[in-house]
Amino acid sequence: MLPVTSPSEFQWLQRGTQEIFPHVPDSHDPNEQLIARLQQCDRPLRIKLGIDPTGSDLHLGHSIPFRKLRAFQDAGHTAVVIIGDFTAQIGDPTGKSEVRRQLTPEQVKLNAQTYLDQLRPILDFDTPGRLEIRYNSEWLGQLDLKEILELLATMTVGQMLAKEGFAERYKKENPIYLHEFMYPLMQGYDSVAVQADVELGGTDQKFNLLVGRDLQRQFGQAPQFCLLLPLLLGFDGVNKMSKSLNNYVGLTEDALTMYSKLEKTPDALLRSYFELLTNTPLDQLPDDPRTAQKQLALDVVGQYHSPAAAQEAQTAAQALVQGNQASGDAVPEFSLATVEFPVKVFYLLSVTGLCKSSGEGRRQIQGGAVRLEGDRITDVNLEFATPQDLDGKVLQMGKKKFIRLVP
RNA sequence: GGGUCGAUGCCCGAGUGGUUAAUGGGGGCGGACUGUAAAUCCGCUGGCUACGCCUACGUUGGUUCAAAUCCAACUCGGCCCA
Repeated sequence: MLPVTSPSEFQWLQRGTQEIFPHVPDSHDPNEQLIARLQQCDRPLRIKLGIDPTGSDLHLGHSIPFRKLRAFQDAGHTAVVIIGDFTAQIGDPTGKSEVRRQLTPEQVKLNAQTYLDQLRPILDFDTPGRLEIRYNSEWLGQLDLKEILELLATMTVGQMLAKEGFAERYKKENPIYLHEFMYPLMQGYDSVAVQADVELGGTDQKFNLLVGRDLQRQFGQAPQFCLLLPLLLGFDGVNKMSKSLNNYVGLTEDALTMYSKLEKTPDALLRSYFELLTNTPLDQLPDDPRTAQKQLALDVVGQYHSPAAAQEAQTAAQALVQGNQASGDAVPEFSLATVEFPVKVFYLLSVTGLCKSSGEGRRQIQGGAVRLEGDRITDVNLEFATPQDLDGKVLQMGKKKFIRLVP
């Protein structure tokens, strides 16, 4: 037997990890203990992480398992990223209270590519042997009805209904379609197809990852380890980060947007954000929450842009907040060339995109949110006769939105 | 296949013939306060360059001076029976 490495060597594995199973802490059997397996393996392990190309934008919540995947890569293992191009057409029912719409193959393909681009800052794409990208249509598209029935025969309706999402929907008398039952089975079959040693996933994926183990056993393979990662809370501090709740930080957002969102991280979330989104040692976090917020924002923005860009974003954010809009090369410009004069201010708010509609513009003026060159506008029907009256002036909506009017 | 109930604004959810974009909550946006936050308080929350005009309560027709509210068919869904 190989000499036992000190557990501290596996801190990268434990950091931000919610649960690993199977996990028999006292065991030295590498099939029951991931650390034992990692110590004793004589080849790079195959670490599976699947992603459904259902939307085109990833956010920091998605980055959590990928960061863990990167840690495995750095430890010398092989990341197997599975693009669920086939499963995306079904839609993962996990955590959904309703059916997802099905995507066309074209949409799926497009989404897959943008996903990979967004993952570039996180994963090691360059070191040979560290990354494998597979599309699950490769094997799922080949299954015939007989094989599908065999897969279906491994699970009971009771087992499926025990799954959180289904149980809820069933209880609420919401529709559950039969094809949705295929989803966990297909994801599990992915593990068989790529011969995964370990699969990563969010805690909401527990059921699906377990199915992988069952199916691997069914197909005569050693069942994979499953490593569950916590779901990142969004910056509202209550719900998990998600696009639909609009509490997310997108991976492709520009440095300034990203920075301004992150520097507002609720105090209660700071520690977990540091743990999950950075490599900062947790015993070295600043005591002052405001300092910590800034450090966090700087670190994360630096990862997805560059440290220099992060620094710039910090300066810009500071200027913006101090109402120092005059310092603005950062202030976007809007040309009045296409606007017909005389023009009312609420209409202007709408065409510049500062407000969603002219009605909203009107309401925002009444609410005291609109300023021109720093002076609050109070007259809803205020209008300007000629472009010269507005030339070069800065129109402001709320605290954060500015636009400079140019000819 | 039969029976039965349901479909309301971003979401949930009142309203069941008659001023009025339609109670309330959530969310969102804005204002005050502040640490750029949280908590709290206040305002707004269909569209239109607007003292007015449109479009809205699953779809399409109908009854009526008048309908989200009544009727019919249709679409989608829940439950029960087969």
